[in-house]
Amino acid sequence: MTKNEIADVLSEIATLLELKGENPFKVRAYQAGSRALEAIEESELARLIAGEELKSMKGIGDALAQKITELHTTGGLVFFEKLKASVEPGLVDLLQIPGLGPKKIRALHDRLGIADLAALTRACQDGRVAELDGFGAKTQEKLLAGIKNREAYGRRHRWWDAAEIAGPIVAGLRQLPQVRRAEAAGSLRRGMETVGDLDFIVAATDVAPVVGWFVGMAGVKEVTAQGETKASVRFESGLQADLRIVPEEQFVFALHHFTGSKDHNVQLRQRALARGLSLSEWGLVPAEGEGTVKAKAGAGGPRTDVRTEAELFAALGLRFIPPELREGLGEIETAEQGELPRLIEAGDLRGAFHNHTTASDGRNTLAEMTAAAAALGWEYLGIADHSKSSFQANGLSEERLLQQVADIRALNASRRFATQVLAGTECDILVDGRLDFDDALLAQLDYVVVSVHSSFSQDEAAMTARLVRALEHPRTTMLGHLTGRLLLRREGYRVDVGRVIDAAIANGVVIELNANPWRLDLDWRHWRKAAERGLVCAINPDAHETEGLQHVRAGVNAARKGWLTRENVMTTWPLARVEQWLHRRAGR
DNA sequence: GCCGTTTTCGGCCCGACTGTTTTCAGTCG
Repeated sequence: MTKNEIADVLSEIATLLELKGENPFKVRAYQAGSRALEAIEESELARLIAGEELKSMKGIGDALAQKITELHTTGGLVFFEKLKASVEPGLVDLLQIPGLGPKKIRALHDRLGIADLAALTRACQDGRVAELDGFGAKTQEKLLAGIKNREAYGRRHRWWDAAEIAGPIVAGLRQLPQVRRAEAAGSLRRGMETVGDLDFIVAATDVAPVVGWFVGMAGVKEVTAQGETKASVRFESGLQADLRIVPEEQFVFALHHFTGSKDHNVQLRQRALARGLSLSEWGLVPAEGEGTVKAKAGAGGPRTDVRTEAELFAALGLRFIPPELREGLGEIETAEQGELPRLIEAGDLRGAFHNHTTASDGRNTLAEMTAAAAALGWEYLGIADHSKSSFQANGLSEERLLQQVADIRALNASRRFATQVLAGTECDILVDGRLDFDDALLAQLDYVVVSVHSSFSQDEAAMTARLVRALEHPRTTMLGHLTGRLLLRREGYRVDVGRVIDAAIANGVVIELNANPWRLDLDWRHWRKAAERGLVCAINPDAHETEGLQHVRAGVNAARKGWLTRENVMTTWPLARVEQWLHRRAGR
C-alpha cells in the first residue's frame, strides 16, 4: 500500500472508533498518525519501515507502527477488517447528514435502534427522534431536511466524477470496429459544474454489437432500456448513461441537439427558420411543409455537406460556438457578429497560486508538489498553506510560515526543479475582516490569498463588509473561494457577490476561480460581466495533494463557460509578467 | 493511542454556533 492509502485506512479507523464511542483521544491519535504519515515522502516511509524506525516519528507509537507496517507489507490489516465488521455499515452513511456526529448517531442507535438512513427517516417522521434527550423538534426537522437534500443532491453528479466515467466509455466506443464517430454530449460536454446523466452519441455501421458492448460495460448495475437505436444503463453510483446510435450523416445534428442547452437549441432553430431552414436532431432541411419529418423519413434528407458542427453553424451564418458557451446567453448574437472570444485552453496555463503542502492540511510535501508542477510543465507554483486561525487545517504559526518561506527560497536556489516556487499564504479573513497575520509578516511573502473559513452564518451585510475590508488590505493579492460553496453538499455563505467584485476591481485584487471540482467558486455565471469590467481571474486548483493539480482542467471549463480568454486569467501569464505584477502591487 | 517524565500514569484540547437546556453538549471547519 502507498502512504496515502495507509493514511486513508488510519483515518477510517478513527471514524469507526468514533462511531463506537471510543476514547476521543484514541480517535485523535489515529487521525494524528494519519496526518503524520501524509507528511513524509513515499521513499522515506519505505526506509523507516525497513529500518524499524517508524516510532521515531512524532505521533507514531508501538501500536500504529505495527499497523502501518502490516498495511505496507501485506496490503491489509486484520484489526481494521474486524473493526469494520463490528460497525453497522449504515451508520457511516449517517455521518453525511449535517448536524449528525458520532455522539448523536450513537444515541439514535442505542436508544432507537436506528442503523441506517431509512430507519432514521421513519423515526423522524414518527416524531420519535424529538422525544430523545438532547434532541428536539428543531433537530428532527433539520435531520429530515438534511436527508431530503441528500436525496436531491444524489440525483446529480459533479462534472469531474462524471467525466472520469465518461472518458473511458467514449474511448471504448471508438475502439469498436462498427463505430465511425462517438462523442459524449449533454451538460458534460458543455462543462456544467454538475451533470444529471451522461449522453453518448455514436455513428455506427452496425447497431447490435455497439449496444451489446454498452450494456455489458463494467460497473453497470441495471439496464433500464435496450432497443434498436438506444440503450440506457445505470451505474453503481446511481449515474445514468444513455446511448444513441444514428446514421453517420445524422451524427453532427444529433451531437449538436443532445449537447444543448435547450435554450441554445431553441434560439438556433428560430434562426434557422428565419433563414428558411428547419433544424432538428435529424438534420437541416428547407422549412417548407413538414421538413423535419421528411428528413427523418429520408425524403430530401439532411444536408449532406454538413459533416462537422463548424459546418452546421456556418450553414446558419455563424462562427463555431464552443459547447461551453451554448447556454442561450447571447452566444448566437455574438457569433453572428464574429465577436466570440478566443477562449482560454488548458494548455495556456503556466502555474497556480493556491496550493497546500503537508505543512498545513496537504498530503504531499513542498518538494513533491513542486515536482508534480514541474511534470506539468508549469513555470511557477504558488504555495498558500493555511494561516494560524485555521486550527482544524493545521494552520501555520508565524514561525512555521517564516520557516516555510526560507525552505521555499532554499529550494528555488538549489535549482532542483525547473518550476519556480512562490511563497504565499491562504490567510484567514477573521470575523471582522481583519487578516490573520500582521503586515510585517505578509510583506515577506510573494503574495497573499485571503479566504473565509469561519463564521459562515453571518448575515449578508456583515459577510459582505468582512470580505470588502479584507480586499482593501494593501497586502491582499487575491480572494480565495468567494462563496465557500461545496457543490451538491453545501450552499455558499450569504454575500453580495456584486459588491465584492466591485471592491476587488477598485483595489486591484484578483479573484480566484477555485478549480476544485467540489467548489468551482466563483461561479462561471459571474465571470463574463466581471472580466469585461476589468476583473482579473486566477485559476487555482486548491490542491491538497499532487493529483489535485490536475483539477485546473475543471477550472478551465468553468472559465470557458464564463467567456474568459487567456488575457483575463493571470495563471496563463508567464512567470516574468507575474513577478512584475506582484512586485508592482507590493510596492504601492 | 501517544507522549513525557516530578519514570508508567495523567494529560492530550481551537473557538463559533446551534439547539438543547437552565449551564452545556455536540457539531463543524
